[in-house]
Amino acid sequence: MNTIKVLKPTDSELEILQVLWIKGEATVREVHEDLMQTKDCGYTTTLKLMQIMFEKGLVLRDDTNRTHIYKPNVTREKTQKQLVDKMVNAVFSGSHSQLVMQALGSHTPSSKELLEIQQLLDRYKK
Amino acid sequence: MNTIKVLKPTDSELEILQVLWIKGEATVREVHEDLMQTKDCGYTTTLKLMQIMFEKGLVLRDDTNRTHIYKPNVTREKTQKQLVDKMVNAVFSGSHSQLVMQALGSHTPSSKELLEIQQLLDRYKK
DNA sequence: TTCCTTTTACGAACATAATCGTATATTGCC
DNA sequence: GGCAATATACGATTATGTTCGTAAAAGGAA
Repeated sequence: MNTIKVLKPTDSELEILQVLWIKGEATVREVHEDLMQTKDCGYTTTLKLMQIMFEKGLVLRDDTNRTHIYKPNVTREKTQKQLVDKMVNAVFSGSHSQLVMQALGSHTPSSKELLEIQQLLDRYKK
Repeated sequence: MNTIKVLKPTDSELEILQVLWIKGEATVREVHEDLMQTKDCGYTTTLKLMQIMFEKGLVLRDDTNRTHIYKPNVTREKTQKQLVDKMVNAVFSGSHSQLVMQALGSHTPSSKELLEIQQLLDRYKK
């Protein structure tokens, strides 16, 4: 059977994906420099993590040149949905709107955000 | 320094907390029976997890009787907020409303849910 | 060419989580 | 009392994630 395995990025992997999602593609060096702003670890640590992510299929890489270039192989949206669904089951008893309430309640949205959310709500109301 | 350590429950610990939050308090046996509906593991596994959670301070326990009684020592709300904040930073670049959009977008809310969310929105609009 | 820098590859160490087997203690029942 | 059932305690094992040290290969500059 060719069962598609669910790819669940770890915390460290998510940090790297964040960078790749924003940059589109990047070398290990670029990702590492970026991560160093918030985290402190050696270069080979970042390298190893990205190699593992490649083995897992979380990223693609172009190794035609010596300096490999990495790209995300999972979309930000899919990953968001996957993690949201997991969290909803884990601590919101499966209720998405409970999560919405919590997220809205613990953070005052800007008027632009209010508008976006309102528009989405209006679509459901019809 | 008496720094308060942030308690980050693991996935298995969250499953147990779910049960305790609903029941209010429970024995290992009760929690185990409950978990068995969705998960398959031995009794001592559940026991060990709950013992570790006690050491971490995630739960309280009354051991005056032979059969210990466990209670959550973290509220559901605090845990929800903690996990939501972490996720928002990890995959939503810190944008709470992005999370709201994602949660709303991937799941059609009931009319009751719509109403609740609308009321919350209205409060912010003023 | 020779040397220094950069890059990848890879194994080892360490931490944490999850699972279970076994030992020990307590309880209730015959 | 003696036995079976049930509880806790605890060590061992396994799996996974994270970090790093070191070696080897590739490139560039003197």
